[in-house]
Amino acid sequence: MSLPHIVLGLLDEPASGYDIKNKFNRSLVHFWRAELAQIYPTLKKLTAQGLLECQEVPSSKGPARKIYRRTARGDNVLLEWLCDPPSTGATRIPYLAQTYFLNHLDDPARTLEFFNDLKEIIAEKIESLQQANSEWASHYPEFPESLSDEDFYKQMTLENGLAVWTARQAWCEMCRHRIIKRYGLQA
Amino acid sequence: MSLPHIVLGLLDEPASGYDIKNKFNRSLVHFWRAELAQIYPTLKKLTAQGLLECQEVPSSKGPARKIYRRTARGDNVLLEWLCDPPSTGATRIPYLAQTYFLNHLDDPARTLEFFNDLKEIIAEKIESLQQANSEWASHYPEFPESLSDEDFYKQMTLENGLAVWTARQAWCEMCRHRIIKRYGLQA
DNA sequence: CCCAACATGTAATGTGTTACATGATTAC
DNA sequence: GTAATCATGTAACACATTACATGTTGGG
Repeated sequence: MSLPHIVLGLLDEPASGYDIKNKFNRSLVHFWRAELAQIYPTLKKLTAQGLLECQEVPSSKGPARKIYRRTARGDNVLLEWLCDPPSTGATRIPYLAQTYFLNHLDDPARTLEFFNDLKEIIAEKIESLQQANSEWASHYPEFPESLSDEDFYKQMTLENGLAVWTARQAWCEMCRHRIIKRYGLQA
Repeated sequence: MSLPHIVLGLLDEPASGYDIKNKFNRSLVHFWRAELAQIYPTLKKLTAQGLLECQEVPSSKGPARKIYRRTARGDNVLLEWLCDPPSTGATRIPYLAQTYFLNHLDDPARTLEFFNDLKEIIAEKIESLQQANSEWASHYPEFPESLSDEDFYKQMTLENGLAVWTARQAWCEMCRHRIIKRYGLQA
C-alpha cells in the first residue's frame, strides 16, 4: 500500500500526473515502478480523500495540466507513513525461481548460459545506478557530506541499489565458477 | 507469470496443494511466497490445460487429498520456462520508498530509529537464511561440492539470499553511521 | 505529413491478499 | 471440549499491467 504515500511524498512541489511519472522514471525506478494508468487514479483518490488539491492550468503543449498540491492533511498522512516500521514487502524474484529448478535442464552448457545472460543484465543495472550516482557526485564538491538533507536520503536509496546489485553480481560469478568446476566446462 | 511454472517445478514428485504450500514455506519462501488461495486455483488451471493430472486419495487425517502429477506436456512447459532469459521482475521495496522521503521527518533521532529497526529486521532474515544453509551443510560431508544436482541449484538460491541481505546489512550500517556523523548523535 | 513529446484518462485482464466457509483427526 | 494440524475451496478486495481512446504542439 505504498504507492499513494510515494505520490504524496513526490508532491513536495506542485506537479501533474505526467510530472510524477517522470519523477518515477528519473530516480525511484531503481526500487519502485509505476505506470500512468496507476498514477492518475491514485491522484484522483487522494484528492477525494482531501490529501491533495487540484488546480487546472493550460499547457503550452497538449491538453490542460492538472496540478496537484499536498494539503495539510496530506502532510500528516505522509509523516505517519514515515513513522511506520520499515517494511521489506513481498519478494518475488523470477530468476531465483528459475535457478531453483535448473537441474531439470540437465545441460550444463545451457545452464551456464543462463548465468552468463544474468551477468549481462546485472552489469547493465549496475551501470545505470553508477551513472545516476556519479551525477549526484558531480553536483556536490564534497560528496556525500555536502548533500542537502533532501538529497542525503534520496542518494542512500541509490547506494542501496548499488550494494545489492553488486552482491548479486558476486553471487552470479560464484554460480558460474561452481558450474564450470562441477561440470568441467571452459568459461 | 511464474507461479504456475513454480508449481510445475515443485511437482517432481506427486503432491497435493497443501504439500506444495509446505514446500513454499520450507525453502522457496526466501524469494517467493504463495498462499493456498492462489495455489488451489493454479492447480486447477494447470490441470485444465493438461499440464497436470489429478488423483484423489483418502487421507488418514482430514478430507481426501488431491494428488497432482506433472504430465509430459507439463514437463515441456517447465523446460521452456527454464530456457527463458533470466527475469529480474518488478522490484518494489517499501523501506526504500520510506528512506527516499525521510528528510520530511526532520528529526534525526527518529530517523536513526528507522534504521535501527531495519537493522533488526535484516538480522532476523540473515539468521533464518543461515539456519537453512547450515541444514544443507550438515547433510553433506563436503559441502558444497558433494551436493546432488538437484540440491546444488536450490542451495544457490539460499546463497543469493545470504549475499543480498548481507549487502543490505552493510548498507544499513553505513546509513546509521552517516546519520550519526551528520547530526552528531550517539549510537 | 508524420512522429515524438505532452497530457489526460478508461477498460480489461492478470496477480496477490485477506476473509470466509467447511469438515475430519489427534493430542491435551 | 477445544485447539492444532490436516485438507479443501470460494469471494471480495487490492494492486499492477497492457491495451485502448483522445487530442495538441512542434520539429523534421
